[in-house]
Order: sequence, then C-alpha cells, then structure tokens
Amino acid sequence: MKISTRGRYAMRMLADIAEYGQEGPVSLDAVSRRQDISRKYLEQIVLRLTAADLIRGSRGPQGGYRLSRSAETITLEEILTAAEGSLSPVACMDDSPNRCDRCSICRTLPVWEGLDRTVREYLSGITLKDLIEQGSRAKEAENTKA
Amino acid sequence: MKISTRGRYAMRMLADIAEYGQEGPVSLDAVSRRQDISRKYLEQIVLRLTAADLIRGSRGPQGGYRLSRSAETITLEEILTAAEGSLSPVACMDDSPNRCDRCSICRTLPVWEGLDRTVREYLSGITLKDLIEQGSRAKEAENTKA
DNA sequence: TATTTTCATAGCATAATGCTATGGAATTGG
DNA sequence: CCAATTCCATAGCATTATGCTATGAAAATA
Repeated sequence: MKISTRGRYAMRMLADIAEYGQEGPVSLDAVSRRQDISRKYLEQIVLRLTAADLIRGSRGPQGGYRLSRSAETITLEEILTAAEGSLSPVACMDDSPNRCDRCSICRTLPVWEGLDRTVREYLSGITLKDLIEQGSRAKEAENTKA
Repeated sequence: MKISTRGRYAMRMLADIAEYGQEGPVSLDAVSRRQDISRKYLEQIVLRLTAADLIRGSRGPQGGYRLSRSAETITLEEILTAAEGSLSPVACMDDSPNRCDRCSICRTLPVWEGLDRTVREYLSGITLKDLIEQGSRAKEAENTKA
C-alpha cells in the first residue's frame, strides 16, 4: 500500500513547476536543484506526466515545463495515476472487464472497489493549488470531518 | 498502491476460518484446499496473524486455527495491517516520531496523513463477518454515500 | 510411538523500484 | 550556422520486495 518515489517526486515536481512557473517554463535542472532529486530520474518521471498532458515541455535554452492547465484544476488523483500508472489496490481491477477467474465469486472484490473509490475521492479533492498553499486543504478536510 | 497477495490471502484465510470454524479448529490444509492457495505460503502468512493475536493455533491431529475474537469484532484494517506490516502510504510515517529530514517542511505529508486516515476509516468499517455475508457492507457503504 | 498438525527459519526465482548512462532532437543566442 | 541548452527516449543495472518452496523442528493426539 505504498506510494512509490515516482508518485511522490511527481507531486513535488509539479508543485515546484506550479510555484515557480509563473513567468516562464521551469527547467528540470531547476526542479532538481530545488527539490534535491536526481535530474535523470526526473526526466523519467516527467515522461509520464507529459504523456498524461499535465505539463508541456519546450526545448532549447530558456526551455522547460509549464502546466497544461491551471493549478487549481489539477488534482492529486490525476498526478498519482499518471506517475504510478494505476492507483487501484488490486491488479485485477486494472483491466476491464476483470479477467480474474474468481472475480464473479470473489467476496473481497467489492471491498477493493470501495477502497479504490474512497482513495480516488480523497485525492480528487486536493488540487495542486492546495498543495502549494501549505496543505491547507488537508487540514480543512480534517476539520470538516470532526 | 497495491495490496499484496499476503494481505489478500490473509483476508481469504480468515474468512475461511470464520466460516468453517464453528465446530472446531480449521487446519491450514483445509484452507489451502478450499481457497486454492499454497499451504506453505499460508504457513508464512499465518505467523503474522497469530503474532497479532487475530487467530490462535492448536497443534496435533484435529488441530488448526480458530479466531481469537468473534468475526464481527475483527476489522479488515486489523487483518491487513497484520499481514502487510503497515498500511501507511509513505514509509516515513511508519516510525514515530517521523525521522525524515524534510518532514517539518514537507507539504505533502499532510496529504499522506489524510489519506492514511481515510483508508483506515474505510477498512475499519468492514468486519470479517461482513466479508462472509456476501460483502453486503461494501454495498451499504456505496448506498450511504449516494 | 507414529501421525498430524502448527511453528520457525532459510533460501531462491521473478519482478518492481530507483536510479544512471547514452545519445538523439529541437530551440535559442551569438 | 554553430554551439550551448534544454527536452525526449531507450537501455541498463543494482537493490529490494514479492511470492513462494524446503527443511526441520516441537507439540499434541490416538
């Protein structure tokens, strides 16, 4: 049940681009320096994020990445799904229709489907903007709950 | 973000023991046959479940395992935590206090803490009994939500 | 005392993670 | 037009985790 570094670095990278990308594109070198993450590894991760069209790159000097959309419309659910490939708690859910032999008689599948919904709902409620504004949304959620 | 086979098998094993353990202890051999899971692998997993005192074993002929408590008081959160070792979405949360260098300035930590709470809350709401009663609780949750 | 069970540790193949390396392709400034 | 800078893409590789199997106790029963 762990989020890998791919997902976590993706979040930090996007937060960095959102924060420092107001004037122009943000280079991976800058992200790498500020976030203290290997640039080569960031290059790997960024492929997934551009493939998901969360950011767009421009080459050459002064090049770099900028968000495809505004920070308040990009959710953590999107970022993590793009970076990790899948967020579902069991692999059999990744292909639809479910190809598991036991899937029709499986008593645990409804549990995983519910868990998947729960996780996605939580992560969809937090945007990149929330993230760069000191995680205020997370604390809000905590208060709303109580 | 995957639940490993350890966690999933643990759930199926406990459900099996809950279901067939009314009269007496359930042997791993029986579980293995019914659930079609390697007995040797079950032996591995069962160690964690007995360590967490979810079930108790008795040796010798007619031996096997029985639940330490009634099925309606054992939650999936307990089972999965015991089997997987930890449910938290990031490793740094596993040791308290958090030993991560960046933890004081980390803007993503509140997100993970919230996610952890969300997941635990969901899984704590489902018991072993719910599981053997055709996952009715999971569907309930779905309805309550709508 | 032989059989059946749990209990405990060690080993091991496969896959995933977390990178690094290499090199190409576009863009810009001089 | 050329050199530097950036993104883009693939390959490789060490370390760890997963998903088992093997071996051999120790306890209980009959």
